[in-house]
Amino acid sequence: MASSSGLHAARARGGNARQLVHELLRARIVGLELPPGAPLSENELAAELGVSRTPVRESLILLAEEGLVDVYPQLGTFVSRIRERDIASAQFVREALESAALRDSVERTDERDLLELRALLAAQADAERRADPETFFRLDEEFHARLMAAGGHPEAWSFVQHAKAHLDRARRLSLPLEHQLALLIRQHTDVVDAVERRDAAGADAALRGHLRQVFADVETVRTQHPELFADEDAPPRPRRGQRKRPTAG
Amino acid sequence: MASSSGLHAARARGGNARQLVHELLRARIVGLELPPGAPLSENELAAELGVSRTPVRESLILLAEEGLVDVYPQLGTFVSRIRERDIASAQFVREALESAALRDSVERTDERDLLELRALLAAQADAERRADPETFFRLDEEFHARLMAAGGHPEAWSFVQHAKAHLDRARRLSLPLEHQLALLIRQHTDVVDAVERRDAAGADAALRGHLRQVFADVETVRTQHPELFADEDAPPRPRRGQRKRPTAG
DNA sequence: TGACGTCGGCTACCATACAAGTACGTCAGA
DNA sequence: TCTGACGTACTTGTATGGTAGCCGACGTCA
Repeated sequence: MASSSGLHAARARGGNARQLVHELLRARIVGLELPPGAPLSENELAAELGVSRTPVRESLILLAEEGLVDVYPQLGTFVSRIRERDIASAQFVREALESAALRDSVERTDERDLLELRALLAAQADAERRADPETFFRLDEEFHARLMAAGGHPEAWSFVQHAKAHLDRARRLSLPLEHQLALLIRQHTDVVDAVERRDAAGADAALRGHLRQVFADVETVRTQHPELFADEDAPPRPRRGQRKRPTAG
Repeated sequence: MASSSGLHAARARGGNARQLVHELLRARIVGLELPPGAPLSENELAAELGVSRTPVRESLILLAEEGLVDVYPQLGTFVSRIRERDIASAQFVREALESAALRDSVERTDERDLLELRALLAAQADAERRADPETFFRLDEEFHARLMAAGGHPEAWSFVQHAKAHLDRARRLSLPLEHQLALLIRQHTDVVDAVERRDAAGADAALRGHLRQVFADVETVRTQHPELFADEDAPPRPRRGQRKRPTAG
């Protein structure tokens, strides 16, 4: 009910039901609140969110396009398991785009951009002191987006975001590791420092090192949580998970 | 009726109505059969294609996500005009991804990849001799996709394709220029030659030159067909075009 | 005991009905 | 002639009904 009224309120304020449901489900999936393999029923979601099946269905179609859910007609919709290829592809796309944008950042960045980036770094350090990975996650996203904007390519961020969703799902589990946040902030700082020095090669090296660090974290998570990943290449049968039937009998 | 029964037949063979409508509309938009600014009525399309509003609507949502149509609630859906920013963003994304993939191609490409690429070049030359820009367009797409696959990044092609749609809409008008096809083929050949020589810098330069040539063509089209482009940044009112009312009265 | 056929319940897909809102033609009035 | 209000016809957004198909459990038969 809380979700329902909350959505209703948001709907009165802002956008349409589809966008809200889409953002909500996306956040739940990327935040692993809806883990890979979880079944998503149009009916259940519609009932839970207090809307009809239509906006839910349209949201699921968009999520399917992003690769975050798999739709099996007449069978069900499931949060997609993390696939080796998706991860590799996402990493490639992200590195290519952010690196290319950074090249332009080194030339174009002005004082104002640097101030904003520094402010984000300070906020990240604050989140690290408070041991607040959720806030850090948000600030991390904002940092990378801001960096691309500084290079004059704010629109391209949506492509990175698209790819990043797959990485983030896995990465989120590795973030709480206490040493991680400080390390990532250090790497962020290195990038900004190099940009400020107008050191293109240094900035590129720092960024790629950072992104590959993230990539490595994913591999760590993989060994710790193999159930989130797809074992084989193409599991034709999603092996419908146990529906809600809590050992009743 | 032809469209309707054709879709019905395809539907019996293959995918669902949504995918078919999506692909059809996308092809019409990128091929300028549906020019920028054209109104798209869910009802009209549904009637024409012999399906209900639902799959049409879902297709339009996907096209809106790609930036190919603009949806104004309670007002109408229109083929998006070509925007300066979309073009620039698309060019940036494409260049970054294809260039990064090419870097890997130079290291990974084997004899088989080269043979396929050479075969595509030959087919392109054939299309040029027959003055068949449509076929060339398809082969061009296949060439670039194959090039990325040779670098080990076939999945990333979908990102390029996403961005490319905006460029293609404008570019299509420039292709029939008689000298163009030969020039593009020459540039393609230069890229493959450099890859075969394992000349990373040369390949990168050739590819970027090629992609920027394409970008320049867009500017040429812009001066010749300004009506396809969005004059201002954000036209809040789409100025609904005259509905079908052929001077009747 | 094990294999096979049937049936119930679930799914997504599609079609249709209703609601909310905008643009534009028409018409009354100054 | 010009201006402004109103009604109609259109739009997308949302809700709901109906259909085909798949899964899994149950009952039947060998």
